[in-house]
Amino acid sequence: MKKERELYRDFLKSKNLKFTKPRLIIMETVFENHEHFNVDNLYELIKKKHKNVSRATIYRTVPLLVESGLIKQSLRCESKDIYEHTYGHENHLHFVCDNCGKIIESGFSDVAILIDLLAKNENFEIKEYNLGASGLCKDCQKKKDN
Amino acid sequence: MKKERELYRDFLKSKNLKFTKPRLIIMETVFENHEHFNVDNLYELIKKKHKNVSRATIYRTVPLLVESGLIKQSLRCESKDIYEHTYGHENHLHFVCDNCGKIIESGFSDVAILIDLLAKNENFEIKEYNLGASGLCKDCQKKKDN
DNA sequence: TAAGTAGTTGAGATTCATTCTCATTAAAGT
DNA sequence: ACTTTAATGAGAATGAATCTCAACTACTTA
Repeated sequence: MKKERELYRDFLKSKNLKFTKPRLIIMETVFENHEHFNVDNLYELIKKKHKNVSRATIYRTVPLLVESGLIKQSLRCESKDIYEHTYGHENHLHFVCDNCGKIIESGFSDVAILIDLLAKNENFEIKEYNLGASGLCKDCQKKKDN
Repeated sequence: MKKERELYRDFLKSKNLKFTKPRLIIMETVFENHEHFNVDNLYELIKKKHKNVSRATIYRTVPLLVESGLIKQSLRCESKDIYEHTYGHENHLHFVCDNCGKIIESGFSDVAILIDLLAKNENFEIKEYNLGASGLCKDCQKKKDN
């Protein structure tokens, strides 16, 4: 968290942006709490801590966190953008259950090698992988079998 | 196209849905024209053909085409859902250029094998792959180099 | 550490994709 | 044709994300 905070501050400075209280609160809440989140989650979490930050500010700050490389936009659920930590987290892919919405993460070192090859063929320079599949998780397969 | 039409009609029948003129026009336009499209594109294309179908009906029909397996939702661009044909098209992955928005397709037979393995480990039953990466296409790399 | 300056915030208005409502219309079976 | 039941069009409604602008605050310099 200390590391994240420093990276964030450096990033802001490099862009001539200010290290403000709302920006700090948002960043701390993002890293205190969980893996996947959306702006709504975040807003509620911050409110619970009796800190007040407006939704607008969260919407303005999340893209900064993305640009700084600390988080990334990973999926969309219920028509909302979902974000996740990237700093200190291995690349992984998502299996998303169509039935219950569960998100299962799985490593993908070998997959990345193959994708890199394909990208090379196209002279495409990858910034970010976006890998996953949708279907049915273990539990929901059982439910559907009835 | 004949095949698509039949599959579509069978699908509708199996669901006790009617094979109506708007549904036919939408389906034909989808398959006459292009790979990736959004509801707006589709609406404009249909209007150009002097056929009239309301946006609401397109929004209602696209999910039917998805459910029937003829198309799938593949990406989001400019805050809009993007769809693509699936019937008669190999699985592929998308390289999306962050700079110019170009979508490059590339086959992924080997990647799929790996992903299938990972899914098996999690007892996850894959319905649809969702594979790609974002970054810079060949042309935009050059532009940025200046 | 006071003052200046330039970016930031909150609140609410706004936008825009998508969904919903409901009166009217059209398929499909008999 | 007749009847039933779903589908359509038009516009209203929803809701996530963005924008506006007056009030505020972080950083810089003296």
